[in-house]
Amino acid sequence: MANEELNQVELNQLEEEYNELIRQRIQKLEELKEKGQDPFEIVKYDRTHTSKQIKDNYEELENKTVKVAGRLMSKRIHGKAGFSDIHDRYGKLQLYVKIDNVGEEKLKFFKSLDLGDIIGVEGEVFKTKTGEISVLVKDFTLLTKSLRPLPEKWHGLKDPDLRYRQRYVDLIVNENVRDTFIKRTQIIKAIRKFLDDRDYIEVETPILSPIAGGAAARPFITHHNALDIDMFLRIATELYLKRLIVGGFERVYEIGKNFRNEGIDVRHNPEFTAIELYQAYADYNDMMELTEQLVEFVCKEVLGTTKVTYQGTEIDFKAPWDRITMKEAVKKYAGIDFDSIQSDEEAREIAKKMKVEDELKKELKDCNKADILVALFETYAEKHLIQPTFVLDYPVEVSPLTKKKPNDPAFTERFEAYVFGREIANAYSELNDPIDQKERFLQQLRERELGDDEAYMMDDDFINALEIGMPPTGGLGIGIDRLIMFLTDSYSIRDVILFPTMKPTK
RNA sequence: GAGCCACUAGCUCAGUCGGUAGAGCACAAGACUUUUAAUCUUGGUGUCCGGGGUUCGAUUCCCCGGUGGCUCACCA
Repeated sequence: MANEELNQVELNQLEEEYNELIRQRIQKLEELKEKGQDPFEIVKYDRTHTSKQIKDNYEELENKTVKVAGRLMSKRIHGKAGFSDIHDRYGKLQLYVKIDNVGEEKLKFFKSLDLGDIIGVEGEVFKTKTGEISVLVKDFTLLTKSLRPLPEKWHGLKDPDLRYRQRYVDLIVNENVRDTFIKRTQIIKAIRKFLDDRDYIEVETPILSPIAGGAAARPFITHHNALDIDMFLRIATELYLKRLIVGGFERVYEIGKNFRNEGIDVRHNPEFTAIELYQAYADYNDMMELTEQLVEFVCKEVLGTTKVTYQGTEIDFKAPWDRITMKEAVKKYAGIDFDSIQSDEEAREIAKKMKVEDELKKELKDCNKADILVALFETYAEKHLIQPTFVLDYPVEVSPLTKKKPNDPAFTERFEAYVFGREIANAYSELNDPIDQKERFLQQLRERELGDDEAYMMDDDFINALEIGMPPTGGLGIGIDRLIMFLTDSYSIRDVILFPTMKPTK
């Protein structure tokens, strides 16, 4: 086949695969290659300053020559001159190109650049007559040819599907998205600082594990070929971290992903980031203080204030937070006093009267006082807990890793922290009695046999660790994504996860 | 997993009571040496999400499917 015919075939393929805008850009790239100016052959560019450095040090840099680099985001061409904006990681920087400085050929090249191209620029720092700090271009280099057009400059990229699937585009054109993810990094950094300053050590425990323990959730199952065993992605870090308390580390934490094979919505992503920490010789009261101080510190460090507005509601994270027991909350918001309820039968009558049957996970007849207390709490109380509030003392049945209250063994030393009606933290005085723990696991196994596929799995080695001996210990878990949602006023968890889980497109 | 809604140019969106479609931005050509959503003139954007049905004719109506959003369920 002749070359001309080959080229025609290639052109036809381009026609099919790409629209006109992309073909034009590919054409421009081809012309550059023919002239020996293939931008993709360039391996580096030594810039001297970022946009921020130039703006922060204008007095010093005025009329000095600098080299900057970034993505071309707008062009305003006026014949023999033109203005243009490039963006680097710190923001926008205006360029001024004049034929007097670059010559006719280079000006023509500049005009042919497309929005989205990445360029390196050498020029002098100056202020325009409107006062904008800019760079007067003396020379520039095309470092990367962008082959696809960017979204519209005024409205940005709005389509949620595209924003999540092509986060790189979202980040280029939506400044608030960049800000959110920079804050995310700062929040996690502040958490580490707070804990490191208090002598906690950060550790890494297995994500891939033969037992998915430490929480009630459906796990992802995978397979290890060489060992020929099924393995689970972790649903929590709890049981490994407590082993390290047994090992004598005394204060440990881990920030990492957990994986739960459950639904996706504005508050749930199958993989999400949590922190868990454990402190020997402490109880859940210590964990409460630690939680409110940690969050207060993070707010001040990242936002400079403890007050945030979330979806139009002001929330103040300043410590101390409100404390209320689950029973008190149900009494306050549902009007039911559980201290006066003697039997499961009586509780079931209440459940019917209060219309919480649909909230129950089992048939009403199989429910006990604890199940109904929790259902009433979730139905009537949760939504009122707008300002940060610790809900204390959960029933033992729903807390299989928690110490019972010494004076009230039907309840446990456990709290969850609520903000805006949502749980953001969960903490216990950790159960360290190996015999009790084994019984609780066995109870969970019975629940599993009754069809609860979220019941806890038996972990014999964890029992072994407790038999070696774990000191009295306080433990705390915080949903990092949710905390970030509050501190960045994000409605959906997908807005604080760079690449949220999406169904693949065919 | 269920219900409701959306899907039209690269992007943001109009529109067609059923007769194959428009605007702005972006793009192309021209004018313009301090603009900043630059401006002015001119021009072309397209599997109207996919498949089937009804119809002389479907982007539009109906059914099935895809992806997403919201609400609910599960859950943190």
